[in-house]
Amino acid sequence: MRKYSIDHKSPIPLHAQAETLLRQLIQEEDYRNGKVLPNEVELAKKLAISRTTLRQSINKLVFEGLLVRKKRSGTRVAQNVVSSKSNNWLSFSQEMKLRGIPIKNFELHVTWVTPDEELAAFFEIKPDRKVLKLERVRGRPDEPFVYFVSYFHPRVGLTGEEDFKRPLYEMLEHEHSIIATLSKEEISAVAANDDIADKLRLPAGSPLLFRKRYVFDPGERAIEYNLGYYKASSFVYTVESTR
Amino acid sequence: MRKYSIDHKSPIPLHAQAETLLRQLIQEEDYRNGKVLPNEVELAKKLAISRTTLRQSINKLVFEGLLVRKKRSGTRVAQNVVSSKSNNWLSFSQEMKLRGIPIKNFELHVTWVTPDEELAAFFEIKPDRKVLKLERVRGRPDEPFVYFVSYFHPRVGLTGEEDFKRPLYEMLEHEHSIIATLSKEEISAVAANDDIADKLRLPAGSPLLFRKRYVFDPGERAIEYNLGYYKASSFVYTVESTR
DNA sequence: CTTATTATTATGTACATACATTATAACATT
DNA sequence: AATGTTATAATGTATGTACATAATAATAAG
Repeated sequence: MRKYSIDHKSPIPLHAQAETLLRQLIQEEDYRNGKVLPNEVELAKKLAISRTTLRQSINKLVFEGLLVRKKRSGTRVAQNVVSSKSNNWLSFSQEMKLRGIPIKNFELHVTWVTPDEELAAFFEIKPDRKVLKLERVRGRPDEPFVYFVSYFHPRVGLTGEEDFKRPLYEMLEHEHSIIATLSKEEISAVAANDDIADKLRLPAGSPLLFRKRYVFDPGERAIEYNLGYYKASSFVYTVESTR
Repeated sequence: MRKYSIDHKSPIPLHAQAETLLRQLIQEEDYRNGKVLPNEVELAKKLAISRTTLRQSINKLVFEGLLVRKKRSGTRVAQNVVSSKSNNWLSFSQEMKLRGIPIKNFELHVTWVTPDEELAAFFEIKPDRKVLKLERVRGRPDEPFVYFVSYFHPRVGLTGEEDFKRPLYEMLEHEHSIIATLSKEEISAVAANDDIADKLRLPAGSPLLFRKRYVFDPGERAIEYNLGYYKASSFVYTVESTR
């Protein structure tokens, strides 16, 4: 039985099926390490679709920078780790999906806490007003690679009973009509303390990329304050700027 | 006489010609204001290329977000052309000045080196062509906090005799007519190795913010490849992004 | 006059096919 | 052992064709 296959009866276009299939395929250890993909003619035959259709899907991934083609030698996975582009505002879930990496939630805690001074000031609320705190350890199925702590403004209207396994911004948009459009971020490096090292399964003292995000709605009103600790080896933040 | 046309004898692929042609076409007032482009079948006929080939070019522009397709109504220029690029284009010197912190150069080495494969590829030069390497350890008067390694494209025309204590981009602009306008950056965290730890007066293994910059001129030609290792405690990278 | 129905017209999907180009490997030559 | 030549195996380019789908326009029905 073949691992990946395409359903010719499905209403989903073949090239779209091939696309998601490729996204999964390139998660495999071998390909990730530079093994060339099956050549187009062969692969098309195996999937029982035409080469043109297959190329349509490959092209898309090439455009996205996930695959690199080379004449004669073949097509392989581009050699870069998960990155975040500041231009196209993607959430963690979206980004992982784009790369065909399944997300695993290793930990998820929801609590109501009293904000510290800084947070109360950012949210412009009284210090005794409780806010929702969401802690998550997420990553690919085999390893956690980020520890998030989020605080939400009471205005958002979260109860704490929501399903936080779903994409967060999707939920905010649909169920709470909250649209996040502006984010101010600060990025620095820190050493993992015992607690975080444990969560991310790292030796204490390992370097982490630390990202603080202040998220706003279109009226520049504060929505979320987010702290992210990324395992350095599997995360790169990319920025493109012009002047 | 037709305004735009395609040369079937040119060595440039038809779809590439069609692409540049489209890019010109959509500069026209009418299209920019929302007029639909000629439909694919017609346009293909006019340009004397197949619809498939034409679609190849259109697809590229659609992917770049320049064109928007709509069934039945046709294809037109996307209306949201305002790009939301981050504006943090500041050089180290400018940034320090802005904060009123005097700069001290702790180390400064200039050498000519043979580029490694990656660098030669980025600069698009032969691997035996030597490039100028500039290493600097800089910081505030009392403590170093960044270790830079820069490589410059030979095209820039640096001799190695210049005064590298001056603001670099100012010098490039005035003395070499090189204007850096685009920079692509990758930010991650690493642990300090012995060498760098020593330069920055830190214990080995301390977390550092590691910033790779690819700097380009207005023609998107590579100018500089820069590696920066920042002492985590004294450097934060900020980004603002909208969607 | 409003609401279905149908036709039209654009893009969307998919295939089979042919030949060009180019990086590499295999081989032959000096 | 270095250099030149040829084969080959992958992607790259390009065409022609067919039918599907969806939004709109035109028309018919109530």
